[in-house]
Amino acid sequence: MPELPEVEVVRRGLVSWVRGRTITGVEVLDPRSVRRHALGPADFIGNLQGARVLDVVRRGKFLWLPLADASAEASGGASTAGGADASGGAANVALMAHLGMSGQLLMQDAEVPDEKHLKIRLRLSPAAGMPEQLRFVDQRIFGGLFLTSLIPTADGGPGGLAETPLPLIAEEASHIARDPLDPHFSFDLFYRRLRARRTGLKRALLDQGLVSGIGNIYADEALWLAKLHYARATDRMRRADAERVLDAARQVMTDALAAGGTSFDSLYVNVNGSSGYFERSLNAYGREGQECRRCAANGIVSLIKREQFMNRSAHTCPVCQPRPRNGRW
DNA sequence: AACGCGACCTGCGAGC
DNA sequence: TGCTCGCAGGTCGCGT
Repeated sequence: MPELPEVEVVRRGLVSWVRGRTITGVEVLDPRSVRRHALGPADFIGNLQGARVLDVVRRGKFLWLPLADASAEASGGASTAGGADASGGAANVALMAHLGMSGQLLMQDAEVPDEKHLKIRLRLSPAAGMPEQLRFVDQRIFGGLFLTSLIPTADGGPGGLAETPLPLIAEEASHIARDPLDPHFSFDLFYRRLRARRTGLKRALLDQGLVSGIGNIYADEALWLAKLHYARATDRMRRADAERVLDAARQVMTDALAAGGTSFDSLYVNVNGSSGYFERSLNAYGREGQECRRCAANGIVSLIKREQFMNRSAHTCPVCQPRPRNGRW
């Protein structure tokens, strides 16, 4: 399932294929994949036709393509609904993508048969040696595409990771905090806001408004690496502990990114949910009943425990991530 | 206001 | 064999 590293792999792959190209055709094969576009599939299609892709930007697990209205540029800046502004092609609208649980963005040649779960097809202006189509494939339909405005960021910094960062952010991603791999991520701000919460540490890590990009897998992995229990009280967290778990999150995501980045040269924008990283490097997630590797290295036998948590699961080592007593440490 | 849970989805594996 | 059920999880919206 795509978390931050997988989405970043997609961003890097996608940018070389789509930047500067114009969207010449749009097919919505399943309207549920554009349900977050409030004005419906017809509006989605109409506003995307003729738009030129300026960049591919990511914050947390949100990915968006700032667009210029190619027809407006050609006709000297005439604005159309939802299109470019009067300055002629400057981006104020973006195509937003969220991969949800199972979404994929694939570059495909026209003759490649439709994928079983193909939901949306974008045709792009011809470019030498590049596939014609950008396809959104999604089995479980938690993800989707929609159009959103670009607005100024709250802190004046760039909206997200991009080739040419803009001080604008997709409106639908503006409630999302910066992610730990963002050069403008502020630990001080994170720590202050963490302490202001009265909740458990894992809940906080999964809250995209506090820090983005961390999902259930990386939360468990980061907590294991930092030797912290998921129920640790956030309002009493010591700075050093908060730093340790943030560093751990950065570490596991950087490792996963390195592992997932090996297939950039593939025609596909790789969003294979289980990048090789998962099979090899997980220490907690999905390892219920197996030995904690860190404890084993110290000659201690301790089995990873899985508990119900937030309608999902939390994996911990009962020895090196002991549960706090009364939330106090 | 902040927190927390259910709904949204489909495929798969376990159990009967 | 074929059915049902539970589980997986990111995000939004609503109830508390």
